[in-house]
Amino acid sequence: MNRKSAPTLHDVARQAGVSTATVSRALNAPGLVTASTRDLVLRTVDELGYTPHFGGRALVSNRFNTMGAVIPTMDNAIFARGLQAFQETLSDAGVTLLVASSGYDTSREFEQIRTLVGRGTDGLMLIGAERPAESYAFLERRGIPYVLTWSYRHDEKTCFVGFDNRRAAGAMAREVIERGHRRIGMIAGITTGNDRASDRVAGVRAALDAAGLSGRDLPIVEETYSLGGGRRACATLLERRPRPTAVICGNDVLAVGAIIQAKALGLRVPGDVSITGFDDIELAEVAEPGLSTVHVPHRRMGQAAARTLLAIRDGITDCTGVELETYLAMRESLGEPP
Amino acid sequence: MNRKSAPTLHDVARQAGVSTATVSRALNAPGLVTASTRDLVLRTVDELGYTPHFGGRALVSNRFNTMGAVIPTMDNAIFARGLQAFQETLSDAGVTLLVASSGYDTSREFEQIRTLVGRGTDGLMLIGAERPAESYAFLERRGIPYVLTWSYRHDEKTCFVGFDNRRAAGAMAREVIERGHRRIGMIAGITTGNDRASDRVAGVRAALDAAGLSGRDLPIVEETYSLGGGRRACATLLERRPRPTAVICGNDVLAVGAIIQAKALGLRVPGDVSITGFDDIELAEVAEPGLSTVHVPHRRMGQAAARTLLAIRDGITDCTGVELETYLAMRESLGEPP
DNA sequence: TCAGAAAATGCAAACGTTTACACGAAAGCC
DNA sequence: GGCTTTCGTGTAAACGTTTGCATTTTCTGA
Repeated sequence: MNRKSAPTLHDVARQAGVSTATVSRALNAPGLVTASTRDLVLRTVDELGYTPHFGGRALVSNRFNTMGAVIPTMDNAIFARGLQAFQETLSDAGVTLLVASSGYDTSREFEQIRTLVGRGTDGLMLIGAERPAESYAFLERRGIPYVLTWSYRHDEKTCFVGFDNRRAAGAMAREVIERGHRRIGMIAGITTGNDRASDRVAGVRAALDAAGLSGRDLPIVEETYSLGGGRRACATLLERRPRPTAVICGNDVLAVGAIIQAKALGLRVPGDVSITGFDDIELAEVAEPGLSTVHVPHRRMGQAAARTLLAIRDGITDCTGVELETYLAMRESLGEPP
Repeated sequence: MNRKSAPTLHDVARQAGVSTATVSRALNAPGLVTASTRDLVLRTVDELGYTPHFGGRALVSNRFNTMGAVIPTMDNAIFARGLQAFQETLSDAGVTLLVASSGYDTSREFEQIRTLVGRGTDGLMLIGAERPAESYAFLERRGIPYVLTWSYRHDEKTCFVGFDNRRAAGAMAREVIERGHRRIGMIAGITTGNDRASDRVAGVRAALDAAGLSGRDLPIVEETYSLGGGRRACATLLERRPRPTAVICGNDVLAVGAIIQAKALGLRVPGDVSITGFDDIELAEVAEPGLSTVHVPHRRMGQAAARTLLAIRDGITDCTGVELETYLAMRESLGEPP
């Protein structure tokens, strides 16, 4: 299966009996050539199975038509869904997607950013805002446009396309408190290097403080985003005496794990303990009881990120941050305290 | 945020007072230049913040260090998980990943294949085997190595890294029959252009035939892979009189949708109706009752695909197909007929 | 010290595109 | 029918890199 040498613009031109310029124009600016020539060229292109050589094109136009994304992992419905929307929007604009994953490790993320930039991306989508200054410095020096997603902050310099994790988590916490809960626990994702996770913790703490409960004393267990993590964390929290009547989770997967564990311990949800999530993925709908959670518009976020990046590339805008709305998706897992 | 014009090899050469050839060699083959020149060059490179222009490099060396993947959608835990593993393995080898999605449309897939190839991929991962001859012809003509995943067939010419959908689905059907079910229905994915879906149907039919039941008469409803699709299809099947005692689904999402619908109709699972899935994703574990399903090693498949592609690129092997094992993951949703 | 070999460096030609400019033909104008 | 536009096409020069070959420098050993 040795690589055959691909047909070039020259081959097409020779075969069609025109110049390379005409072929190039027939493909890129069809309006500039007569219909008959264009047809001839396009037919020849098809016949030869010609595809433009990316290197040559990139070399002269200094446009790569490529956007990059570095995400913690695709192995998570949330990012996968956002990435899918990102890719679709890009694809509609004729731009292809380079993907790398960091595994929630910011120094690994830096490495991946360098690789992608070296590979010639016209822009980058990154997750969250927390990363070494080194990463930002590199991007600035190279003048690579980037958008930060899954987070939002008011900031003139940085381009956020996301939502306010703090506020969203706070809204859920307020709802929990309003239902009468006073003994509340939290299961968070690993907050190191993850501002989404820590913002959600901060939001819950602030809501507790505002209600006259002590945010500082909120019992928190951090775990990796997995069903098993949720189960373990939930077991730990439910051992406390007096037992919490509500457990706020930083993520739906953790929350569903928590529900499973609570039921395994013979507790009713929400009868004995209420549990809430964050993200609103399919799992939330399927879980029993249905998970009350914070709905995040993942697909819209991916689309908006792509559009923003394309607009910056085309010089249309400098950096319009986009703040997306979240809302509480109430199902059955949140009730009154026993 | 306008793109700063990046320093070139020329800039470095001029600044360091050497030729471009020397700079290139100092970077790519350090052994060929004296230590002192090398140091000088490297210092200058650092000083100027030079990074090689990918286009120029790709143009002359005709190596892109890039692999592509065209998958139906990332918005599906199955493909996302496999893709993640694929990417990780690639990344360890210093290769980056280009991603495009086809939305289960083979002609759109062809378009994406062309784009990715034009963008310079050294190899391609594709899903399943069913696509227009045109797509294969294009890949052959261009001599691009590719592996087909999520499917397996004995074939000298084509490189499969996957599993036998027919056999796997047949095994589940046999198990269902063995439990005593005689009135069986099936919910399949859309089989058009999707050999995984149609192979699974064929596997179930064959198992029925082998058991002396008529595979031809198996009631089948095709639906898109979604909870809603599963619900709709299940509603249709359960309207039949006499009612099926078991519903075999082509996918876990469909199966969980079916469970939801069955319960909504007031039926017990598996008391009144048994339901089985395919894939073994998180959802299967969380559903209530736990879903009996076919376990597919998605991550191992992604890794194997990457390794195979890298080996072919390096000329180590021509095409070693890899057949992966599936097994039945039995939980509670499959029982005896009422 | 010097010839010859070996090592280091430079020169310049690709690689496949796009695009400014030039050129000729057809079309529009009076 | 001569004039200017307009339109379609071709010519050739970039773009930034690698690399075969030529050239220069350094090293080796008698």
